[in-house]
Amino acid sequence: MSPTLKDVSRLAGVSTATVSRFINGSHQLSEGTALRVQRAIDELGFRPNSLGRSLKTASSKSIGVVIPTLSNPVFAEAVSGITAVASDSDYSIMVTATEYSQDQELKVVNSLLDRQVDGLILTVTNANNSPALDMLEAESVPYVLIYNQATLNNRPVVTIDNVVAGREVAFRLEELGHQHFAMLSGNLHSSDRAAARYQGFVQGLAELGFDAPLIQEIEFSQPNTSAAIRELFADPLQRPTALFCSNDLFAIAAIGALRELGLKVPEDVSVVGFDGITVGSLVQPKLTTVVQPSTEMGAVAAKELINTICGEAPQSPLVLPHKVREGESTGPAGKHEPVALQEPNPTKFFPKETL
Amino acid sequence: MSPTLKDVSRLAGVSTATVSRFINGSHQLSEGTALRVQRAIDELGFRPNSLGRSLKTASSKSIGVVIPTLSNPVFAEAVSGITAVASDSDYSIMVTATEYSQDQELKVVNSLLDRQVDGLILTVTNANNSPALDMLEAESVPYVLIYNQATLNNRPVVTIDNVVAGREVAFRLEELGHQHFAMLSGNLHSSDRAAARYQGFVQGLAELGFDAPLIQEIEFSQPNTSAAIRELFADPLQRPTALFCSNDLFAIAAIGALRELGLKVPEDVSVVGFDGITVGSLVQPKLTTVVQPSTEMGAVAAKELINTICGEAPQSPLVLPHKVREGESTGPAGKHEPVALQEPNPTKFFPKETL
DNA sequence: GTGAAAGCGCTAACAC
DNA sequence: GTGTTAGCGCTTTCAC
Repeated sequence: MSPTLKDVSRLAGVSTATVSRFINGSHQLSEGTALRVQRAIDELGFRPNSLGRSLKTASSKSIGVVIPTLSNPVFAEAVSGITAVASDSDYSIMVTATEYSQDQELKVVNSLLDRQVDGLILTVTNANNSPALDMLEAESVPYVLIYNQATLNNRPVVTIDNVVAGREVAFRLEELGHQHFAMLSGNLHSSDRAAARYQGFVQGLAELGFDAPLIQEIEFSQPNTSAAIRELFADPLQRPTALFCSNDLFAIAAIGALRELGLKVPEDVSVVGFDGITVGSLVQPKLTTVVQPSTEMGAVAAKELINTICGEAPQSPLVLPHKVREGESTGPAGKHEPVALQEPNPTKFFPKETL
Repeated sequence: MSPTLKDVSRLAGVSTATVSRFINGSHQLSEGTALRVQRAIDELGFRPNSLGRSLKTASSKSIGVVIPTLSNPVFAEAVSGITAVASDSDYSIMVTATEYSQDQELKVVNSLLDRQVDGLILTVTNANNSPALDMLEAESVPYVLIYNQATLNNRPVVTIDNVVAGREVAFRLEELGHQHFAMLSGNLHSSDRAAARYQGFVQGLAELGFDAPLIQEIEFSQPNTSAAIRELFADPLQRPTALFCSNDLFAIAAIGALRELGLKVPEDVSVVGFDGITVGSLVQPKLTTVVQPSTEMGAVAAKELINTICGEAPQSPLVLPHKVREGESTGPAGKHEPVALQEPNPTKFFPKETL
């Protein structure tokens, strides 16, 4: 077995307390003692076992991270931000993905709690109605939400204002000359963010005198973007010229699906995404999108959480600023008329195998 | 404080040993006892503290994951695969990113070891020359590499054959009619995978009777893709028609950079990526790429590692099959002549601020 | 089938 | 400045 603190103390000819003090730098040691301890540590290749320490101090110096998925870079980015801050303060991170399942949320939070994490950073399905969060409150475990649109319960959260952002998208699209709007969104029940973005979009359009947009919801876990796009653009009499997608991944997929339908972006349809993931500015056409400060969000949340763990009062809720990044997926301003599809036969868009 | 096993035992009127047995299902308990224990647990809302258990059993049931970055979806995918398998076996995951720095590797491995992970899954800069891996060997900590091209030392690894894949790319491009090749790669010293892909590419081209391709290396941490592309396509007399990129992210960025130069993909230049990340098939043009089975790689590595932890002999090295996915970034076969740039004045491509 | 007791590796009073 | 000691929450012999 690997050497223990006791082994070191024996070799150095001091007590275990002294070795512990040396490791933690908690007390001043005489020069000679320090030297002998250091030598013993080096000789044995001693590595303090943090389990013992954690058991004693009742602090694992680790934080749990719960996100919907690692497959969406937006969450990976936040994790990067968390990691950066956490490791500066000597915290480790345990990451788990729920794949947008609420059952999973409860399960992984339980597992994390069993492992004695000192706190949690999470994005849940719905911050206003979450058994997992209720449990955390009940056990008074410190936590901070990110991305979530937490309107009730005064939950600690670091996020942007999704409603305002959605509204801005509406205004921007109208400004560009659009009059026919649609939304492609992840399942509204699976994401309070998506729901808030939709709400803001509807609200903005209403303020501008427009009806609620067409909307198609797709499953986060296995999104059938093509089918949803075909639905949205099926009716030749009510064909949108502006499409707002609830995240960038959907937007990128949507652009591809539109092209398959013979619709050009941005000439025939303007597409706006949400999140501001890096690839969005790499693809052609460059995606117009609402940029969330994901890394910062993660970093701020981590700071908040660590402060809370250390007994300081949390500052949340914290609303960070978002930005609209203009890409090429929304063209220049101008009059936008619904265009005819190249192949006007609707059956074309509903091949048998997808009906 | 949260209730302990002792609290439960007191309330149930049994010994701590009995409660422990109940929790672990290690012994048969009389029906009455079991019931009383269960009731006590429920009443107190008892949650076993895994720290105590780990200390006693010398097994933390957690595994450390070390990857270059979470910003490249290819690694995020592998983590998903790891997570899936690990959580099935009740293991937790501690993820850390090194951002392609070897110093970081040693640091995070140390930190993970302090935290008593039972084993590690990692992608290191260079599997053949890695202080971090040497340390793991020295302390006989179980580990499995993923993605790495481990040729020496018989390291346990689950990966694909990057050399063969690179060679295949050469053959495929030649088949499509290309005669002028270039490679855009992450720093070869920062990635044994990239180095192996380049090696295979060179080898394949050699077999076909071609010289080694032009190559530009870019930094993983802050890649200046545009500058690299400008370099590669600067010489009008030796302009490549086929570009192999060491990963998909670079390939996607390269396509954008080429377009900025006035070069069309695939009409003027065929681009091949590597990794098979999901967005690659979403972007326009669809990326032709070498698909790695990332999720599977992670899953297999996790299985391997857990087996090793449990004392079984590891099966590695394991070479998984890769696939070439044909996209639109390589056009149809045909004769490919180096094309003139739309703006033939070379100074155009070297604006002052980047010189 | 159940209990008593030792101890995993560490820290933190408390003594001196 | 250093040692002694109790104990964090759990598992596991060894008894009975």
